[in-house]
Amino acid sequence: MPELPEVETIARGVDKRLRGDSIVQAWFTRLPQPFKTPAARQAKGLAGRTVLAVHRVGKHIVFELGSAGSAPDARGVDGTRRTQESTAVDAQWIVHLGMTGRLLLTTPESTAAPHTHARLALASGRELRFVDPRRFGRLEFRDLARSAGFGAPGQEPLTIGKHEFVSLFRTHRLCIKAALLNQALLAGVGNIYADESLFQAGIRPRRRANRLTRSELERLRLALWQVLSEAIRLGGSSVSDYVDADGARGFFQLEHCVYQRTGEPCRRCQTPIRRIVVAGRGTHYCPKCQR
DNA sequence: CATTTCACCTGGTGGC
DNA sequence: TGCCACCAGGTGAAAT
Repeated sequence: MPELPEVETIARGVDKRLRGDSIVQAWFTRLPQPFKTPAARQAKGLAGRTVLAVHRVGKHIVFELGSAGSAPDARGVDGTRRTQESTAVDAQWIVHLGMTGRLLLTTPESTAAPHTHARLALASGRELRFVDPRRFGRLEFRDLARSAGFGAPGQEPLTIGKHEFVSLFRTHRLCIKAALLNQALLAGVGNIYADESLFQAGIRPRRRANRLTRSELERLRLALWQVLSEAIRLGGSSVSDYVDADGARGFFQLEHCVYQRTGEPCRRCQTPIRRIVVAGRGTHYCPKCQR
């Protein structure tokens, strides 16, 4: 289940491998589910465009695209200098992996995995494929001449400041766990890292967001930063033929403290980890460490 | 308007 | 061994 650290890892991998390459042609399945933009429009928009950069916004992977002939910025590898590139960017391809989405980089000859919904033939001779069995993923194409660039509604948990973080939750009565999962508030936090950061901060998932003290919220902000940063660090391992997707490598070996450890002893105090349902999702916490 | 619930999907699991 | 109910969860629409 790709959340912020996984999507960050994948986006970095795609950027490293695809930057400067061009899309010769694109095919899409007829299924309506994975497409926010009609498949035909995506195929037409992608064809002939160059990949200038790829980066993460919330849980989305954003491909910055230029029209044929526009030279990619060959100087920076880190993608931080966006102003130079942005002049050439005239379209975006936005990929959301949902629960089971994967991006695979293969040769055109290799047989397509089941549930392959999109195939992008690249000028380099490779092929980028979008595979998603459960079809919770979403694909969108934006022509920047006609619509605004993609922006997540929520704030980035890795860069949000102390004061902003406090004011985010002050006005919300819902459970803090549900608030963390709300992408309109914070972009990128999913079930795993919500549970893990609440444990790290010593806060029970059912606490009302607007009842948390200033210092508790600051503990939570720092816990989120710690957990997400560490997960990104562990997910940084590279992969040979596919762009890291489902947690089989790196981050999945992250030592979870509570997530899916129901009944197992807390790593800190040995109390059995408890499982409840909050906002319709499995929620794990230590009844002693979290108050 | 804020909050909660549910449908969308398929593969894996555990019970019988 | 096979079958089936059930669970997993990100998101957005529908309900409360």
